Amino acid sequence: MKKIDILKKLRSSRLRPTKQRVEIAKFLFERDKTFHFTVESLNKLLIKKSTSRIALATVYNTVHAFKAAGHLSEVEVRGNKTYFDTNVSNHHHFYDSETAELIDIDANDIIIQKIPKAPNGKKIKNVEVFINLKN
Amino acid sequence: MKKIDILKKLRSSRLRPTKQRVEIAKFLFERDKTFHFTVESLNKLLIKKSTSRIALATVYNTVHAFKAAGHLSEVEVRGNKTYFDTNVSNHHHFYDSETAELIDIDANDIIIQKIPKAPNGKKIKNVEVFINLKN
DNA sequence: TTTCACTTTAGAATTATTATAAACTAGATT
DNA sequence: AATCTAGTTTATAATAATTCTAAAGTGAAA
Ligand SMILES: [Mn+2]
Ligand SMILES: [Mn+2]
Ligand SMILES: [Zn+2]
Ligand SMILES: [Zn+2]
Repeated sequence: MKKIDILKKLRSSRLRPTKQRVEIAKFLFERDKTFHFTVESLNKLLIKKSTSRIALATVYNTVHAFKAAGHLSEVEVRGNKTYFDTNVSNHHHFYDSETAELIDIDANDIIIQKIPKAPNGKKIKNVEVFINLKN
Repeated sequence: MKKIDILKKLRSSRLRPTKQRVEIAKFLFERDKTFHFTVESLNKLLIKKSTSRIALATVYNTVHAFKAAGHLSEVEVRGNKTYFDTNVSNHHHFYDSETAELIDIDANDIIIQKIPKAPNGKKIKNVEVFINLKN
């Protein structure tokens, strides 16, 4: 991914490509593999990586803006912190509680044979499978 | 369920049956259906139900003690609060985000046909399926 | 009964997140 | 290019959930 794509991505979401957003977007999206993170962990990595300091509030703002624009998804993980995911497609996760690490599972790698029907007038929006690992 | 069962349950878990624990245990476990709750929601219900006031810290302490003893499980739900569950068997959930309500799905009502193998030297501890509902 | 480890409690502390409001800036308008 | 302004960043305060602290209370063993 190149800078022009980042700018397109921001502009197409009606997000002004500010210095901070471009830096965070490059950090998040210019990579090949899925990246799972909390705002805290992202903030630490940004401090290490970059010279200019981005306010923590800006990291929160930006991550939420990217999520609202559909560039990030949220993953439920045990614990008090909110996890985000650069993989916004429908997929599942392994979770290694030893390392607190999430690992993607492609949607096609899990096939559910039997599933109960949704209750009274409700429909199924999506199905998330979360596989806890042990040693 | 009767009071004697509650006392047994507490004693067998090496938890002294204090007034507060017995009251909370009766409230949680003397019911037919699964009960899903947060500490905040439980606390509110306890205040309504009972005359004696139990300190919020005690509700936290007690819920954690019950969880450690295996009498409660924790459920991951989107949001910042921790959800607990009186159903400690292996099972799954529907989640209705409109009402913020969890609905149990029996483990036998979901059959997974294909599942990826666990990564490098890890094993699968358990599989949680979370089905989000919409209208 | 006496004793004491366990428990409860009010309040302080901590952690994650959101709100506030003043200073700044991308990009449109002149 | 200079001006303008809505959107953005930032430091800081506020809020919300949870945990910690340490003093007072209590179940139950002896
Ligand atoms: Mn969580
Ligand atoms: Mn949660
Ligand atoms: Zn993922
Ligand atoms: Zn349940």
